[in-house]
Amino acid sequence: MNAFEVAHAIRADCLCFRARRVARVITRAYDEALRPLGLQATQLTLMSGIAAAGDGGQPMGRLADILAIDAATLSRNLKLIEKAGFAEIGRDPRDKRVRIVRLTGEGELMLHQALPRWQQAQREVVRSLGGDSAGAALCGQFDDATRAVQAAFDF
Amino acid sequence: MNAFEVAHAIRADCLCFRARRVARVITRAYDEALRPLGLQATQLTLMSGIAAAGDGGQPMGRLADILAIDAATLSRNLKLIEKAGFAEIGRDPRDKRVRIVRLTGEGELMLHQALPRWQQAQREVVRSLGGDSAGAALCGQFDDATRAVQAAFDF
DNA sequence: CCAGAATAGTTGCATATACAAGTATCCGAT
DNA sequence: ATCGGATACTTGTATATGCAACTATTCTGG
Repeated sequence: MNAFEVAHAIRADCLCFRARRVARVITRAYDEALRPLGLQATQLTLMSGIAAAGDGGQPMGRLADILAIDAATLSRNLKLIEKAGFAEIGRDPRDKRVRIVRLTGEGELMLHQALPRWQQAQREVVRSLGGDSAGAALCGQFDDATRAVQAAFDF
Repeated sequence: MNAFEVAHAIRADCLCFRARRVARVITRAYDEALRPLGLQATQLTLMSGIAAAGDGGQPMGRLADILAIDAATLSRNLKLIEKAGFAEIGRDPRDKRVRIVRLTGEGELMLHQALPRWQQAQREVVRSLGGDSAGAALCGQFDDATRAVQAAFDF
């Protein structure tokens, strides 16, 4: 088996390559829609994750679990959101190790402003996939794959 | 609609969030298997893309198209592979703008050494997804989605 | 032929990502 | 009560990613 054949064996089936590639392409679509706001798709995801916790605020660890993201990465990404004025990072008085993240008023405003842009990107991507049912199906497949791989690898 | 509701509206359906998350999780599985070689999954993807061109070498632009990756990103990622001694970046004598990338002997050796590690990760991921047919299906869905979004957004 | 447009890469800058190692805090067994 | 391990996050370091602006080269219309 020469290098050419090895390369084709890998490229033909590699899920990692494809998962990353589709993430790049999809991300570009959302980033483009959000660009006028100076917000990246990743940051909107992060802010949604924070706001989804409601008034109690979101503990960092829980956010890391939901996003399946490394705590170190999250720590840094959060700092950017904080520096932009969209979130504040406090402490849990019950457990001083835990950081509780909340959106600021400015952050909530930005979230509202981002909604129609996000909807636009989402709509266009879903349409390109063939419509709502195809979009929902892909959504579910992403979720299923995430869960399956997480379970198998103890992530 | 308050921030909490906006956040849930976005999180409930966002394909960008899910595409990135599944890419993170899957990438970890492959990175872990490749770690003993000091190679990352992204780098193996890159090297496979180079070797897949055969003896003629791969023009950078074509590699960027295949990987759906920004030319600037590719330029830098390639330099790391080159610095590691796994590839050389030459010029196309027919068009001096074009860079032609080839694996070195060392690069081909590394590709061979990586194959069983990649197979192991691929096998475990596919198994976690429910077997070969589920793996192939997900592969196809990643490809279809990549093509669809690329076509819709002129990437 | 030649000037301007198009193409291929590179560089500057910024964010996203992760592992390893470090710090602070908490919890549990003795 | 305390000491040792577990937990939650941060910091150091390195790669991955992309946009904007730049350089070098090629192509194209006149």
